Amino acid sequence: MLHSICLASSLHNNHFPPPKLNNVQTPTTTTYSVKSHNVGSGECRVYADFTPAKLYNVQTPTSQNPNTTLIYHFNSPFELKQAVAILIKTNKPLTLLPLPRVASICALTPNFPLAQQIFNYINYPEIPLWNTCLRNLAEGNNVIDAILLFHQMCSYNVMPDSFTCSFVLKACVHVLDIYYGRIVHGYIEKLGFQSNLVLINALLHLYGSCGAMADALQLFDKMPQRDIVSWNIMITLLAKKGDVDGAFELFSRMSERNLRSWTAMITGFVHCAKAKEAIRLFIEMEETGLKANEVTVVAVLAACADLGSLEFGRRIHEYSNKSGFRRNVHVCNTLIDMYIKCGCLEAAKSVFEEMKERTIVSWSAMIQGLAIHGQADEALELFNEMIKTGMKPNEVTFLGILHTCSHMGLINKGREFFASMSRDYKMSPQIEHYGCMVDLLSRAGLLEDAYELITNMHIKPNGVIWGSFLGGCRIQKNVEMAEEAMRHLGVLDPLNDGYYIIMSNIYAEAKRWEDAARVRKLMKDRGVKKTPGWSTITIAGETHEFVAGDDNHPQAEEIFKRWDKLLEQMRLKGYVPNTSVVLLDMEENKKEEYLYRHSEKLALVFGLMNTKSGETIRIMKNLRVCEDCHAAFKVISEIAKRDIVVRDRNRFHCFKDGFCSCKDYW
DNA sequence: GTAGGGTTAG
Repeated sequence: MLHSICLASSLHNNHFPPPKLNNVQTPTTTTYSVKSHNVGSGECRVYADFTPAKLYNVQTPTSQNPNTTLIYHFNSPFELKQAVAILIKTNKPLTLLPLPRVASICALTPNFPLAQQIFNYINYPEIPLWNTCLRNLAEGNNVIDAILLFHQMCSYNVMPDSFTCSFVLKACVHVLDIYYGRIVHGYIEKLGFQSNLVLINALLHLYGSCGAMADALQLFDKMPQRDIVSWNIMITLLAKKGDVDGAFELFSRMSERNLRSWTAMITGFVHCAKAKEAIRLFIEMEETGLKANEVTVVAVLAACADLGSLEFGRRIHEYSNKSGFRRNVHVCNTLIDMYIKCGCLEAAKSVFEEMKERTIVSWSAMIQGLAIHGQADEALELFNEMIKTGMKPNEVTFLGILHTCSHMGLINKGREFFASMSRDYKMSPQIEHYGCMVDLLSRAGLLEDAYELITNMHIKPNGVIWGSFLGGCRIQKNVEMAEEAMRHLGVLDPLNDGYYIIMSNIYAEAKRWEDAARVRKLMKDRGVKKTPGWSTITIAGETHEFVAGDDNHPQAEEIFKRWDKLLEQMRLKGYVPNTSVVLLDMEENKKEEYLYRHSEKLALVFGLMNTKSGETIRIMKNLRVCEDCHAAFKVISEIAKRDIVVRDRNRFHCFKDGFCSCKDYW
């Protein structure tokens, strides 16, 4: 696509050397159309308040000094246009313009054809001039123009130098253009720059980023010498591709590492969902005496967020403040995310409040955070506040706001935001936005509407869409609609255990045991294994993991005893076990026992036994919390006078005085 | 006159 644009745009004007100015007809009106058979066209209009005297000061050519110079410093493409127009009007050559200045201004203009045209008046630009222009284009928002300019250079047979190659490669990385990257690679070989590590490293970066990992690896392998940057690039590329083992192997083989090497590897672990390894590596890095910078801090905080490890996150926060990173936007945004994912909404809020400058990421993270903590009103308020500051929402912001609506069952608001996205902000909804809407509608009981939305989507629905719909069917106890969803899921995501479990659950709740068993058999036949549920609780820096029915824990017996005592008190408060969540067909009392050994209950009792009275208990779970545990936790929060914060796969539940922050809608 | 690598919200 890009190549055809480049070629098409460059065809209209590729004469080199460019024509001399005196070939150009100069009209006498105030609008100067620069038009000739070989120059291309453009319009230079002189505005009334710009007089030649104001704009430039041209020394009169004398016999001692035959070359005139323009000493006016224009600062924008607009002013450059004025200068050009005046030069044309006064019949002076455009070569009077200070060339480096023209190059950088040209690079700023979004109207590149005109820039090119001005550029073309300059006879035989020296290579640094091309390069400066390329650099400015590559660094600004005109990356495609940089590549276009390079294309033009090639068509003029201007020989690039190593700087040219470097700038073009940078532009290529920006737009993931491997085509021109390979052309530059050709020049690098032809011009003998193979030992220029800056260039070869840039090529590694480009190939890897464009998904040509084989090329990157081949190039890396045959490099006669590599520097630390080469290794760091390869580590980043491999980890981004998901090959965290390959990345770590390279990291281990490095004879010398700098802070960026460590940061790249820590980030790589986080990217590959290995947060524990990331933190371990960070500690190892600290032991070598290296001091983390902002980027490292961001990586480690992301790991804390994944693990929900508040203690370590707080420690990093302190370190970050001590190191003077308080005002770094990336750090603050990641802190917000970390505190949210560790269940400390208040701490997230205070980081947000203290920020002097906020980006769309800060706002979106905070809105999403309020949503998953069930604070819909505040999330919507924050959205409005954001709009008032003039910040424009993006796709992620809308995802957060739609999440808010779906978590709280705000049907009309959700519909309004969904419509507003495309109507007011000209954003076309992504599959994730549809996912939120399907979730919102189906959970609110509007299965027909959800179904209609799915069938009218402009994108092909994926497993997540039908999965949301299936989830809604379970809440609505609609077996037929669920079966329809399963028909799609059987094709779209046949190996995902969650869907079989939900379907089996739906049958079980309808007491259709044979059907439930049939689904479980189907699951088995297809080799799909149920993800075991686990819950963790961290006490004094140590994380304890529980799985359902766990009797291997050293304190198992005590936990069971304590539970039995607690159960008596719970029954007095009206707790009745909800055995319908057990999808197996077994005797009622067996079901109860099964229910009482859910991992989050074990973790909670363990927490009650091992923390001081009044202390908040924080539990993390890999699946969604079940209805019975939810009811039980409400009662326990009242009996034990404890705040209990549970992070499940989708959101937080904060139990306090017999109530949950989700208001029982989740 | 001009070059390189690691970062945030879903």
